[in-house]
Amino acid sequence: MDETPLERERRAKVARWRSERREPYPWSFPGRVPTEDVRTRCLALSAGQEAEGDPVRVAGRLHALRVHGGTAFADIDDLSGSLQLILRADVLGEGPYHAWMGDLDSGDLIGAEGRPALSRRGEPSLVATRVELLAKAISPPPEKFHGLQDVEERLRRRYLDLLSSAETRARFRARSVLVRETRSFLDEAGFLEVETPVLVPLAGGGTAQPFSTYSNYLGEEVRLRIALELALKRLLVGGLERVYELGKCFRNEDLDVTHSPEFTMLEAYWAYADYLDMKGLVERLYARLASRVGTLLPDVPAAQEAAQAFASGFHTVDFVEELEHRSGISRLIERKPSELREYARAAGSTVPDDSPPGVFLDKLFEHYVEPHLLRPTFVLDYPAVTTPLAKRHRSRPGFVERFEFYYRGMELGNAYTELNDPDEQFRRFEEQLSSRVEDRFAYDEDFVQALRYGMPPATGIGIGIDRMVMALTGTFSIKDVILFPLVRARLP
RNA sequence: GGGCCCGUAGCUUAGCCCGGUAGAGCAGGCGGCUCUUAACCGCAAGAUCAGGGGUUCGAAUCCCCUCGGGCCCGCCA
Repeated sequence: MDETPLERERRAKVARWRSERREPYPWSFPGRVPTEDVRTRCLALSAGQEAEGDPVRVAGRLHALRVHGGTAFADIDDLSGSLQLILRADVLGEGPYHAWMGDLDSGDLIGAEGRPALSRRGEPSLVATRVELLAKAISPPPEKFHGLQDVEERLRRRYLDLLSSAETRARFRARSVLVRETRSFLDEAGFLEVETPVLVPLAGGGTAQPFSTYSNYLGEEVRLRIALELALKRLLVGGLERVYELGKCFRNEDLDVTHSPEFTMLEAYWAYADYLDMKGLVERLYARLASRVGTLLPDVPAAQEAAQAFASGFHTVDFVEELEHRSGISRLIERKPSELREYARAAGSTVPDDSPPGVFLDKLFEHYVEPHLLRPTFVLDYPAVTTPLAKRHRSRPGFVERFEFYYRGMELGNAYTELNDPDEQFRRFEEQLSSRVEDRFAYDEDFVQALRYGMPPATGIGIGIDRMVMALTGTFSIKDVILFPLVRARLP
């Protein structure tokens, strides 16, 4: 690996330390507290005052060093935030102080021991009585003020993005907390978290293109799952009643601002309940997540906006009513497929002429309605032609019991009262198999067999976790909520 | 699949239209400075201008190709 002159300079410092029998990469730094603790203790102090009592130990990455002759101000970052260390020649000793000024570089991981103090200018600080190098940084960090601007570098080398951006750290921390809250919420609601296979002989539950690989043991091709649905419904047949899985699914499709080939899906299935029960569950889940994000990201306006929006509840619209209202097209349900096709063409869609009529309705909805679904909104009761796998509506002929929900024009999830009639399921699989446009549909014969044993009436939902995090953290690209998004390998 | 845009020092960038030996800030080196916080002041150093080819006396700049990336549209879901 090529070294820059800067890196050679830093490596020389490591060599010098070693020659002096000092360790540039020590083993631990016991007794350290988060810098947050120091900031908290500083609240009780007045400017220029130093706290009494035992010294405390903090550790973090050095990101700025301002040297004023015999006093230096060193800013360190840890996960809890940033803290200024005050290093003084008269406290550390002239010799050690000047040695540290020569040895320290931004990016180094250091530890310090000392007393909390407010600087004369009122900055929460730690007056260091002792400094330790915990790991020498050979490569310099990104520029301190602008940070890492290159989008490609941010994605390919996320560690640089994280170490130079407190905002990025806060966003991914928020993601972890939101996922944990989601799990707690479902656990408390009596759902059982399960793990089903990622490697499957047949990638069912949708018509996305799967990734393929090969099992040496089986001597067969296997695929990566595209959805969790069919495995989880089998568990309902098996009597697990309330189950969910939160895990990776894979679709061999394009990556754009709302799609990633590898993404995190939550699916939950709830026996003896229907889609309106699920609607209530979603609303409660999002209210809880909103209250968490409000305190997690106090400095992110879009996150605060999302927190408020979800806290005040969802708005509900009817699929057909809303589409007729927005498009100005009346009596949509009575229209012939050819008419729907013409309307879809007029809206700019280029889907094939022989697509099922539901496809045209979907295109019209995408074009006329989705951009307007800015507030958290449930879209309720879809025409049956748009949705092959939901149960028919109990009181509205030609419709199914289904809702999707949206925020800022982005689809966040999709729920049904699930189809559990095995013969009906078989017919719909057959239809999909015979449809020219869905030639990559995988027929899972054993799933129909499972339904023959009886699946309880149930509701189910799929929620894209990446999009959920985007919505709640006010992020506009899915790549900004995935730590290591898929990128092309760099040729040597 | 179609269109638009970007790639200059470790990082952030100016220069590109209108061709004439690449200019700065941060970081790093040396010197100064005991309350700064994008610290400051002085000195010196650092660049196959993404890669390849072409036009030209001369290319970071104009043209073509390749690589990597971003955005929009379409498709997919």
